[in-house]
Amino acid sequence: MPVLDIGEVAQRSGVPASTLRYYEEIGLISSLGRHGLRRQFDGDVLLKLSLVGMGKAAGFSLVEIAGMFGQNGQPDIPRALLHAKAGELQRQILDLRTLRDILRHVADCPAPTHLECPTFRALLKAASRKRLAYHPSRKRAGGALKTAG
Amino acid sequence: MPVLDIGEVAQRSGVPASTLRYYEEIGLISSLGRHGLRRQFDGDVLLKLSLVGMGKAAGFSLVEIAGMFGQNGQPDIPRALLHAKAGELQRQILDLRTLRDILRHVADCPAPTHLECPTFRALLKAASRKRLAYHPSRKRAGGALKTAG
DNA sequence: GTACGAGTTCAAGTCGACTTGAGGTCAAGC
DNA sequence: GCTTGACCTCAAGTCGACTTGAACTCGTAC
Repeated sequence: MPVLDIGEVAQRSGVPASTLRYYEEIGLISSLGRHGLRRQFDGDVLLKLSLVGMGKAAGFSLVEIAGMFGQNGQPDIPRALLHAKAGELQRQILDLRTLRDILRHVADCPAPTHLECPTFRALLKAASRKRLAYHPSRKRAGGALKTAG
Repeated sequence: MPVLDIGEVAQRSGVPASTLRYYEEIGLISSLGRHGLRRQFDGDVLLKLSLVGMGKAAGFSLVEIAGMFGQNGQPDIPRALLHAKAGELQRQILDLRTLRDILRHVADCPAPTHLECPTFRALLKAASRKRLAYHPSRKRAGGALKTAG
């Protein structure tokens, strides 16, 4: 794997240099060393950044994502934890499907105002009965993702 | 629909009164009026809060969610926007599926360190080629949702 | 050997979504 | 008619994830 200057990493990954520095500061990624002042990264950092991006998209915090890699920066993840995360994701996928279906129904439903549509209310009620309650916010990445180089 | 005191709404929905006040302040929900000082809500607010909860879980900001309801607090959503949101959700679901599969693979893969596993690298590469790049964080709700009363 | 541009540090600022704290008010019950 | 407890307002604080700005330092090209 080639050695990449921070600028190149930024350009190829789309992650701003300031963010790369921030990620290094919190131990999410690490640089090989410096060339003068400039950080040099192993090419693998690009894959790692993809992983980070996906983790963020999945709603994990940077700390959680960092926890998925070992202490030493190698991804060295307890299998059970991974299965647990996958399970979380699965539940989340089901939730999103429910919401998607609700949105689609509402889009096609002719009721004048959606709270008056019995189907809408039923979907909503079913959904809340199944699962949903208040949970204070956590961070997440946006829904629409850009294409990477 | 019965008229509910803020305390009752808080208790039934699991949303703290402080948050309900905040939501009213930003126009996400509205109260019928007051009994003395106390806000009184229409029972429908519970359904609306479910919807808000789902929207948050799906990664929409409170402003976006508010935008799904009309200016006057009635849910009065342009159909096209709804379809667009549903599409966003769909893409997000696919992303989460990819990540879930990656996690599952990693959990079962015998490679000593995951970045060395060719399958892992391939999955990651495919995923990033398909879609993933940097996007600064937006807010989202946690993955594991509590059951509502 | 000097200018340039891309990088550096460090502190502070921002944004969304709330929470917390201090001090005040009101309806209901005794 | 006074106490109590649940609510009120308003300002400020918090947390994660970054970004921004000022002042500085290199390696490279001329």
